[in-house]
Amino acid sequence: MDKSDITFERMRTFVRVAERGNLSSVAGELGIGQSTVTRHLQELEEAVGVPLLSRTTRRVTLTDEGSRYYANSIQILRLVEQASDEVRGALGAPTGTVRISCTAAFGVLHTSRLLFAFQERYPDIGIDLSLTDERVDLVREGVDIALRLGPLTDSSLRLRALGLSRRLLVASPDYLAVRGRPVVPSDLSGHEGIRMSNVAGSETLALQAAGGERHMVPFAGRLRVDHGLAARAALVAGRGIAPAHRWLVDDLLAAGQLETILDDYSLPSVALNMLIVPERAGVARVRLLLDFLAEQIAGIPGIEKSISRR
Amino acid sequence: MDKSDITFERMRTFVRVAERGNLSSVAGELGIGQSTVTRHLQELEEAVGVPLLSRTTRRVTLTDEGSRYYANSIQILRLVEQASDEVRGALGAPTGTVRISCTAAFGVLHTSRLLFAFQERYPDIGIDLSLTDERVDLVREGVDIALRLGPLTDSSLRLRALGLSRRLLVASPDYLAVRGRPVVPSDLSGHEGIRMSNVAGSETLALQAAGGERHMVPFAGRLRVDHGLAARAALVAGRGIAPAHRWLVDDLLAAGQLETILDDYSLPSVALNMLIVPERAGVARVRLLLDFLAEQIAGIPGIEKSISRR
DNA sequence: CCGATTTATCCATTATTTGGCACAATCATA
DNA sequence: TATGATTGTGCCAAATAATGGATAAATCGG
Repeated sequence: MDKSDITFERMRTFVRVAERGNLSSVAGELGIGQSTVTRHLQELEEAVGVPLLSRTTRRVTLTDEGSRYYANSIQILRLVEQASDEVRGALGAPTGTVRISCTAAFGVLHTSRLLFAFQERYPDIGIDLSLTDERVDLVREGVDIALRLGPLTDSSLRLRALGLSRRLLVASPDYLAVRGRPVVPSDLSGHEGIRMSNVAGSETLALQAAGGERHMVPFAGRLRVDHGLAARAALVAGRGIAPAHRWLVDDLLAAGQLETILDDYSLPSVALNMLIVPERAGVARVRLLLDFLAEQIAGIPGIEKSISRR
Repeated sequence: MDKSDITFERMRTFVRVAERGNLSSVAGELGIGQSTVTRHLQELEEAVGVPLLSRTTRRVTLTDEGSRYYANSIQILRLVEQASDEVRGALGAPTGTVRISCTAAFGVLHTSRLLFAFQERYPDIGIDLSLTDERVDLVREGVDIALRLGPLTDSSLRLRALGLSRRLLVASPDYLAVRGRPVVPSDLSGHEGIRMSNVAGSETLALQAAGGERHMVPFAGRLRVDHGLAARAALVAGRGIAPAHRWLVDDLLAAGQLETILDDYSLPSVALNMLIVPERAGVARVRLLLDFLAEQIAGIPGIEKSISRR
């Protein structure tokens, strides 16, 4: 291979340097000489034809071109790994890294904890967790598994139903003390609703009585947030009433910081699903985590078995 | 780098071998020894952990895993190239390969010819032409430029309007001799229409009289094809009447093999657009071809300037 | 303005890669 | 069926490239 040619190895060191902003520490990390790191970068830059890093003795930063090249390099290196994964399938030992995307609030409250437990059991499997409520293109982002609440629009992805997430109307005791406790659905109209801006149709609540009658009640309020944990904080702070997933507030209910209201009525549950890129479903470590999560999540309070056709 | 590590070079030789099905010719092509090719393949297979090629002395074929790995390798190598392109921008000399996707019939009749002329002028620029009427994901397929007719659904792509493609009602003289020549739109109802199965709304023709009145006439027939050239062949064979892009039949009209009918009425024109992946628009060779095509296509009979806001 | 820290350069050493050649396997043809 | 041409593989000495420690140069904070 030519002295100035693009190589995975050079690319890899470039990526590490870009991430750490420091050559010598990368040398240590990769177990190579520090002069080698310098040369790798020089050779890569020569091959690309553009300076990628602006280096001073104190700091190494990406140039504009460098940061674009970095983004592409990341993707390329991931693809290289995934290409091997795909043909290796379940043959290989369960090592490597699983990338998982999860809705933010659920991830903070539950998935992260489960992942720690998973790593306890399988220390050799790396985990790369990305918490966001945005719909991501799994393939493009290199994500193996995604946990999503609600209806799914994605096609071409394998799906595993984890169950239905029970929702409850909750508020803090202080709030209820001040504003009164609703006893019939229509009482809600005078109350302060905390709504989610990224959930469609949050202006109306569909309450179902124990008998079966449906009550559609308007749901208004001055606070609207786009993050479940913000809603949680608002609830604790007594800012209003919210329809909350039970997993979001279960600990607060147990601790008495929140109370459920209108217990005789129920809110529609929301499906909790796991999305898997079909090509990645065969990889040993992915399957392992898949099964682990499915099993563990079923045990979270408020997640009910759905009538699923598996 | 470890002896058994995945390398661009090994990957590249693997790809070439997979494509040619032969080690020694690849050795010649890449200017390396045959034994080197053998070793590269062995090392790659060892690194991946799966046999990729089944080799006999007479033939080298991809295993199942190999062909999947091949597809990924192609993509990776393309991304590596594109990563450099992106940061190099227009700085680099116009070399390399441009990938272009084009609707099938237009590609056969016009684009290919234009591309030959382009290569005449820029011999160092390689061209990779893919003819299909399916909508392709430009980014995923690594396509730089796409030529498409009709309305566009794609977002996030830069667009360059090339003009409006004039359409005409045509049929062969024999057909018209046997079945009669329509003189008013309603005459079409008794005729045999050749329709395109991949064009929506091909069951109705919207004819506009010179005066301005619109005539919606049903358009039926026993033959439906999914390829413009098949329609063209059917027209020549006297199988019926079709609304054809002028560029599809211009030569046949000039040669007298087809005739236009209902000349006092016009069919809605269809927009002809060039789609460009924004990240690729800065690359020297892509811009060169972009401008060349835009200029040349404007000269094709039946392509009229649209009222474009550029 | 100095000192500590970090990157670049140089060069002898080490490791790896290379390709020619002989050999083995395969297929076409007589 | 025998034979020859073609093709992939294994082996080895030679060539090539990669490596890292020591040194020099540069930078920034105080």
